[in-house]
Amino acid sequence: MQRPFVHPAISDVTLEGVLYALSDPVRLQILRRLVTQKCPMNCQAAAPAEMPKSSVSHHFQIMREAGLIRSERRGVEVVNIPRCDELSKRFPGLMKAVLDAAGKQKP
Amino acid sequence: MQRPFVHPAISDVTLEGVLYALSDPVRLQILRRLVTQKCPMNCQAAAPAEMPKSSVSHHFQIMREAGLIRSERRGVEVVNIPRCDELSKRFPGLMKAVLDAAGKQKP
DNA sequence: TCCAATAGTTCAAGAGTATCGAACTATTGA
DNA sequence: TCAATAGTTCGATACTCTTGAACTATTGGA
Repeated sequence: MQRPFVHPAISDVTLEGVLYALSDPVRLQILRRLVTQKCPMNCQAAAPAEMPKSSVSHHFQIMREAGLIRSERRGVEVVNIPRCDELSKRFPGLMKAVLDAAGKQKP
Repeated sequence: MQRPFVHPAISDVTLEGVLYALSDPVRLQILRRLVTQKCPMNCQAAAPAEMPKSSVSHHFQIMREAGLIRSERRGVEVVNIPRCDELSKRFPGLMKAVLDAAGKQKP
């Protein structure tokens, strides 16, 4: 068995951690894909096509630890679900403002 | 004469840059102080008391280059003004959400 | 059942960035 | 003119990011 994923409780999620995780263009793009696609996506599908697997894995780890997403193993792949609902309760308006701004910058 | 400060046009300010600048606890705290104190503050006054001058200078440079603040020399000191109004037009709701969240985390 | 393919993780090295003491610059006031 | 003040710049150390290579876990097919 592989090491299970660690997800922080929403009460342990910090604003700084969330902002840091969102401050990378790749991670912001990944989150936007996860949010717009309603079905859960695996890591590869959500990441830029040409990016090395080790880099993709690293970015998902940061997003998980920041509390942005929840990851679950489904057979051979890992599916990822954004935690926007929880985050919206903890930091009202934040995710909407960031996603709107990202959408305006790169529609 | 010292090298003049460089401030990006608001249209050149990027979401990623803003989020990165805000993702450091020290810079977030500095911004909160600048926003809550209505009179412009110098760098030292806005930064944590025990922080080395070189670190303070570095953090202010990042905030300036990200477009978070505007700095002006006033005699021997530098006063700093947040660019919240401009930022609110460029990224609606973002600064309010971040400042509200920061205020809730550390009142 | 065994094996190859698939999806991610972990490790390690080089590149890039942060921190902070020390030296420096610019302005003010005595 | 000189000392004090407010920041900046430089350089060394420490930390973090990126990525190729090796590894693990699961699945589907021979």
